[in-house]
Amino acid sequence: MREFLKTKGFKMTPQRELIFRSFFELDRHVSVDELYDKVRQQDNTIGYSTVWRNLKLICKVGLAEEVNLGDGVTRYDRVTQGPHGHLYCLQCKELVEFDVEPVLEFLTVAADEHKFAPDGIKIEIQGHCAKCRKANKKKARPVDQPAAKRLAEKRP
Amino acid sequence: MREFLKTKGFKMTPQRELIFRSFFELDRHVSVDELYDKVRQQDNTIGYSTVWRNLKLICKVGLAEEVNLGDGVTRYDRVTQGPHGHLYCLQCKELVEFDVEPVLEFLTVAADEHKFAPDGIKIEIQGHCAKCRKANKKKARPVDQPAAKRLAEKRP
DNA sequence: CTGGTTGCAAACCCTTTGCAATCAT
DNA sequence: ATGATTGCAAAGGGTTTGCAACCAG
Repeated sequence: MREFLKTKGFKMTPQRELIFRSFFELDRHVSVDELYDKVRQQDNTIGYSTVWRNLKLICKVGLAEEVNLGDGVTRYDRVTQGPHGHLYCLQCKELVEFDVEPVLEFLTVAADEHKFAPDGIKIEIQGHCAKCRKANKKKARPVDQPAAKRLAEKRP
Repeated sequence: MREFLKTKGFKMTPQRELIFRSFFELDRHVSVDELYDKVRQQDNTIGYSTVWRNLKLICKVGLAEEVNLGDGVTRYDRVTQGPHGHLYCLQCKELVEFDVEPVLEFLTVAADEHKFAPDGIKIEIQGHCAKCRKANKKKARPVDQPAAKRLAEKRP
């Protein structure tokens, strides 16, 4: 790792090592805050911006990428073997990956048809995970479905 | 339109009418700022938050939805007939839609396999549109490709 | 040494909200 | 009337940056 960074002109520091280590230990997608909290548990002198900058650095060297779910928080997603989509639970915010290999060609062709040179593809399915749905069933009577209701009504 | 809103308990005002009209005239995806600018040209007394709130309202009644490209700005996308993906040009920020019907079933099955109840699907292809690539070729020598270069180098 | 890195605080910037005045119905 | 809407100004909340002190190479 140290070598890898050196080839790109970056140095290794204790803080950086801790941040990198923490990030790669977690197999979840984390926000700056989350990683900051985790890192703080081991070294409560590290600054927020140090964590932020190192997360950016990890992205810059191609080991992670930003994920934006539209909830106002940027998360950092370790780059794994291949392309993948995200299943995002609107309730517990959990993010799980799934393989999208089978749709890649279709998307590539679609981009091509619009004379678009693709750099990256993002596929997200937002919804509710099994755990949350189970929890909901226990606690409440059948939930009303505002989204579906809205869609059913007529549009101008 | 006035009737449509009335059924939902909302009133029509001159400002609202102008904002709605401007939004639906534009067939692009706009940010609050962009719509604000456009609306201002016709009525320079309208406040920023009025535009913002009405954009939210348009979403609330199901006529548009928020799009988050990760550049820190929320855009508003008119809801059209069916599901569609977005081709997003990283350079000129243009957003064009494309049909994703053919991949819907695959994604539904994928969600199902993870016991996920999908509420919405987002598919984005980021890259460079034909126009920008053309412009780039004229202005510069073959552009270096940091992304490809990065990917080619070894990872730890 | 020398340039990258860190911590802190402050700047940024877009998104939201409180509130009194105003308007639609 | 009466509740929705508007405008302004200010608060929020996450993301970035300036800078002096501090290290790694």
